[in-house]
Amino acid sequence: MTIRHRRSRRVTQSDVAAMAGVSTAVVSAVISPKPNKTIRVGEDAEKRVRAAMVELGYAPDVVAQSLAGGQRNIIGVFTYEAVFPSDRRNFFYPFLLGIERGAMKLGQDLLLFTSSTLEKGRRSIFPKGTNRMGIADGAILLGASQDKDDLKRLCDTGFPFVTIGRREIEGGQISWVAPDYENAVSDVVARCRTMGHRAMMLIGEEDVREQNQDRERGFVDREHGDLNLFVDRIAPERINPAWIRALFENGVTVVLAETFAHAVALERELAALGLSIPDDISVVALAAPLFDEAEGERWTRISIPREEMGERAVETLIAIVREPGKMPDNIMQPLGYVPGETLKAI
Amino acid sequence: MTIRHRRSRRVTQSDVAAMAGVSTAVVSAVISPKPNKTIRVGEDAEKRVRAAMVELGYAPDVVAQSLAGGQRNIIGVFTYEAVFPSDRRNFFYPFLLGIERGAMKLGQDLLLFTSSTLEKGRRSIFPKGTNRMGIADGAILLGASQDKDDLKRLCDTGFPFVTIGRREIEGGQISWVAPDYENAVSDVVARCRTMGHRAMMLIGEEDVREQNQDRERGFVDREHGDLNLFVDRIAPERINPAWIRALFENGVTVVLAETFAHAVALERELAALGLSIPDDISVVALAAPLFDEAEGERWTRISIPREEMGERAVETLIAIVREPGKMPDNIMQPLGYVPGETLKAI
DNA sequence: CTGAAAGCGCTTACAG
DNA sequence: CTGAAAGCGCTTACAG
Repeated sequence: MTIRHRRSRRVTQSDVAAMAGVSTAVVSAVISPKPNKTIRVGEDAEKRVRAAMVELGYAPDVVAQSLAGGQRNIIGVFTYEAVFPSDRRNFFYPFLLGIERGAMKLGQDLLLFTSSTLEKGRRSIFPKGTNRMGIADGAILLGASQDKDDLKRLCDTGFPFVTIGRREIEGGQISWVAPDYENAVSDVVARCRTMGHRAMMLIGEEDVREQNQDRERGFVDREHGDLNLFVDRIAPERINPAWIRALFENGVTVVLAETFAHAVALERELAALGLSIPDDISVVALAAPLFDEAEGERWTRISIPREEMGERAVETLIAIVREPGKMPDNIMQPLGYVPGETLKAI
Repeated sequence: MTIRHRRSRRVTQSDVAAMAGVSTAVVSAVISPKPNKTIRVGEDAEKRVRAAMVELGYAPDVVAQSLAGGQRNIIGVFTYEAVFPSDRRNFFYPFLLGIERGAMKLGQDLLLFTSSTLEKGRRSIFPKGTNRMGIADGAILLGASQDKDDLKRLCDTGFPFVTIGRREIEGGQISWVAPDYENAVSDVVARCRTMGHRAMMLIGEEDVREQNQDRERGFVDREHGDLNLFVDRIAPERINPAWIRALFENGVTVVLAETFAHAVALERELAALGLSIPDDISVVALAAPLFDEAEGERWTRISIPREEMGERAVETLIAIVREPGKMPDNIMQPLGYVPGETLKAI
């Protein structure tokens, strides 16, 4: 006897079957009708079954349905950070919003893997070696994961999952929905060119991950062959007067900053030299602000439709779950361009 | 063959058992150790089992565990509104934050019932007659539920759940964690008395639910026998000059507003008469602001430790789940008092 | 200390 | 059109 039924025995399929004078297979066929079912039910029998279900207050046991091979209609959501950020202006939050909306539309419940503690700062997919994800039909992975080992291991299990953000691993293919930084940055460069800029510099994170590669690829696109392009991967705090002098000596008139931290550091150092944006130099941010949108309001920048991406991740995952033979699916999400006030024509 | 294992058969208990040279019962005992288990495992066997689990990358199938009567370590969260509010300053959000923290501490995953659409404005626990909650060990119900029928029905199933906010139904007892409005309001009245006030009025929602009863009970506490107390349940938009005149005619010097809408409406109408708070009359809000905290900053008011309540709800639920015979548990959460600027001594 | 077996409530070939 | 039976992967009395 299971714990939850101690009070009153659950009404099961066989109760309904008995009352309707049919077998449980017929009841099953009635509650979950499928296209090419091996079993067909007569009108009359179905009527009796439905009557019995109502009479007995029968509700199918989702757990049993799952075990027997039915779909669970549960999507796992794994975030490397807290799911409910105490800073509610969190960068990842809009993705969750989109995920919930997608789940609603597709009739899925959402399972948040909160059981693996955040003790050492980040969660792991395999806390103490076990993987709780199996409960769900598939999972969406969210957050700036560095953990390629985890990813590879999960990939090897054959468990369906989709990451938000491009992820590449050796010896495996991952499904993802990612911001199309490449085209977005290429587009920014083209705009700058149109505005008269001829020498540009991309500054960004020292740690080069997929998203940084994407931005850089868009930056050095062959269509920009006639431009004078520089790339410097430098920590924001290392931007100083000497660095800025070198910038001007190279004739750079616009800086593309991978992060807001870079843009802000640059502005501060410029100010120390009595210079300002965009009068002395233009700046474009190649990312959405990490926190409050308002914070980045005045910057000319790229915008990421995060809610839409969340929704798309759900759709992508469900497609994979429903068609297991399917190849990994990769979706590049087109990004927006926000004019702002920090890019000026020459 | 279930859909999700088409690629590679799932590693099961029997695989582990075979490799470790024991029966599945032993493996089961190892992965879910319980106090007075009928089956005990030798150190040696346990070591072999653990090694095999790691080797094979075994993870128990929670669905099967559930069916067989084991614990799932999944807490359902049912919200009548969207779980991820697009307005992130949502009143209910901090509860979720606390719930996540509680889940982490107790090693629980969180299942959000997002599958029942929000189409007709609110979710139902029993969408099209079925109840998906059974997947979880128990559930936390969040949001200003009016749906006593749903609640009664859920209660009758014997499924363990805890509501946030006091809920009473006929013919059943519900476990809840609720703000202790009664004591908080009684305390407010006492403070007002100390400050010289002798005539007070409680204004609030016309629809009297549990929380309104609680506030009212604290208001008319027998210890306040010597005071002149009035209660008016009136829609905020019906507060007008005539109503305010009556207020002063009754000698009322402080108004306790159940909602911020009431407080704000009152202030607006007072202003129209050239009167102000707290110079002409004092006001205390008997609730946390529904949205942004900042919005209510200046008001003298009650504060609700929402995160703490979320965490407590998880603890309460787990206690019930672990000890099924347990009586419903009711926790009154002590509230805070924020001085603000709208209450003045006479 | 450990194994063989029943059972949780479904679904799905396989027979009629 | 419908039934009997196997099986999903576990847990838990019941025997040894």
